[in-house]
Amino acid sequence: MGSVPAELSLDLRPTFVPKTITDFLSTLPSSQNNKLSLLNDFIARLEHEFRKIDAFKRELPLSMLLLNDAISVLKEESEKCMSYKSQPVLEVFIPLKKECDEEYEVNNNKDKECKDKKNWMSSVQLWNTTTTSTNNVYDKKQHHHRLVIKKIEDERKSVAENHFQQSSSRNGGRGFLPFSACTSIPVTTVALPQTKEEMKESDVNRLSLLTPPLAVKNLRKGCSSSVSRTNSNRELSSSPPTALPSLRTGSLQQQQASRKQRRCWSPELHRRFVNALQKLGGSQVATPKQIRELMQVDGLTNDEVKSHLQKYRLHTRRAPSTKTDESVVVLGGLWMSQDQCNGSSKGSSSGSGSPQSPLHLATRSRGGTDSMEDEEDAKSESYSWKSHIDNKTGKVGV
DNA sequence: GTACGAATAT
DNA sequence: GATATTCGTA
Repeated sequence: MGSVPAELSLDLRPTFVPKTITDFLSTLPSSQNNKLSLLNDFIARLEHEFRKIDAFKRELPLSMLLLNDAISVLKEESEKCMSYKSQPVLEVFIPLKKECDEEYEVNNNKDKECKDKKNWMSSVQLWNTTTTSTNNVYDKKQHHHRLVIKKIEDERKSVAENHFQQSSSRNGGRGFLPFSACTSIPVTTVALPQTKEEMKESDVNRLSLLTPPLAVKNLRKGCSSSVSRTNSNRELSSSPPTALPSLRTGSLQQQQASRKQRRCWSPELHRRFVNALQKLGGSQVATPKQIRELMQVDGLTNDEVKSHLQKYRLHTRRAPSTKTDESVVVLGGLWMSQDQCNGSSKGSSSGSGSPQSPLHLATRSRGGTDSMEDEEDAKSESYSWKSHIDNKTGKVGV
């Protein structure tokens, strides 16, 4: 009955907490035995705490660091102490032991072996020192501590490695191909030319989509941005595709390398595209070549335009139909909204560059044939084809 | 040979 | 879903 609960007798016993490790070290008794025991005890406490906050290492990285540091220092001290203690006999062997330790830090598999050696150490201490059984206890404790320390060190190492890997993967991973990848979107969108013609003539016109080095091909999976091939690149891209099937089956890399860099249709580019379409009388009449010429974009190929046109037609065809049959009519093969039929002209792509502004009414009068395609240009990065139409049918009717 | 549109691949 | 490539045709 008189026994005290375990937690009180051990864990909760008053523990001395120095302000600093240095303080702690300075308070150590001169007696090697006592010193060692105190050291080990303190180390144990530190380790205990270390394990506790290990769960929060992300939140408490600094605490981890401090603890880690403290443990290292005390460990060092403890080892010094031990060596000192057994100096007469062990002096010669200490280096060996250290080597052993180091080795094991590198190679965890040998922990057992190391443990054995440590046991051997303890036995040495046993006969070397005149201490009593308490020493024995401490020795065992020491071994245990050492093992724990090793374990913790390993953990810390792995933690550090993890952190490193995480951070590096964060940077290197696809997740972060940030802005730079798509930065080439022309800022000119803001230019706000007065009229379409003006815009056309202006320098804004020349979207120069210069090609990056071939090395960039590796990145092609991502948004290659508006980077495109230059003339030279075009040549490059045109020839490889002719590779024989046997070659093409070669490696995936080869295939990818032979594949064109993905054209990123930036809003600005799309706007130009739509502009050209309007001038040519609509997506149904305009041909890729004409469009490309009108667009005046360096490096833009017919194929790209063709492909984009295909998609454009798909969308413009599909979107209105789903919406309302009445709001769309077919004129000369062109899908148009009734509004447009009525002659309203929305200068959507007036180049205002501000897709959201309903003001396009004012701008341009495209001869009567404003095909629906004039639909707004690129709304934002993802010009939504459908929204264009909605916009048009919905708001132009003023 | 070129341009196109549709289909298909990536 | 977006873009590239291929294929049949005019």
